[in-house]
Amino acid sequence: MKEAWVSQMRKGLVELGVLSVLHNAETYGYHIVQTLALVEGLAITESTIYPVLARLEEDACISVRVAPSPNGPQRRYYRLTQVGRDRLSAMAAQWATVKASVDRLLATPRQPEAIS
Amino acid sequence: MKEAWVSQMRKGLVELGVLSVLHNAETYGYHIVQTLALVEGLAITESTIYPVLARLEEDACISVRVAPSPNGPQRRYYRLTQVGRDRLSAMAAQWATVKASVDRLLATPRQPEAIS
DNA sequence: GATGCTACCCCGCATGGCATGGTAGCACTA
DNA sequence: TAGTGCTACCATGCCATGCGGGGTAGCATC
Repeated sequence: MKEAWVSQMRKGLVELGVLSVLHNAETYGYHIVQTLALVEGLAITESTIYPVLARLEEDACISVRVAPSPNGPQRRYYRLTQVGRDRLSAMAAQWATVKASVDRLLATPRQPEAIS
Repeated sequence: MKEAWVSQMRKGLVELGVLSVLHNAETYGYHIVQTLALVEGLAITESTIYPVLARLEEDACISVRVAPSPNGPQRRYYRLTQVGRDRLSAMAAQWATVKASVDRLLATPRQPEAIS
């Protein structure tokens, strides 16, 4: 398996990714997995997506619509609510802040050694 | 308290931040807290830093040197080992990948609605 | 001797990613 | 018509991590 910190680094970003995907289009869990599988560093499994969607629905960030699938069980299509759009905005802002900070830290040149 | 997802988004990035600070200069836990307190979105408490340092030391990413403080108990100065530098490089690379992916996702324009 | 900063640490909780395993619908084919 | 395989959903349980709360001890100042 991959190193554990890879997963840890992703925490929170998965939710941001899912909200972002749902912002772009209404879709369902299984399809989100396939979509994010193509996004390097954000690939997730079904074990991850369904709890995320359940949480987001519980928080009223997304609403659901059930529709039949031509290839299998019914699909649960999700779309962002206003709460979800607000959450996405907030997370995107936080993301921008953290991103800038981390990048600044990584770019900081080595300091001269302190004495003792 | 702040929303929980703010902490979640930080998971893993704290370790990257600490490694980055230690890459810049040898220093001790309490000082890292003060340093990161000035970095927007990466502020952590002592409850966070000491477990992180203990983990990094256990993983041989950092080595420790004890030295007296003029203002209080002994300080434990940490510096990166080669393992730590490798870890920092790996995490920085992963960070760059994830960052690019998230930014690309956030920039993706809204797709036309699928039918049914 | 009380307050306050410095500097370290432990315990316990909540959160969230993820492995594992399960169910069920549909299509194809041997 | 049984088997295989993809689709699509879900529950359970583990583990790592951030962090609140609390503790100890050194030193300085008033």
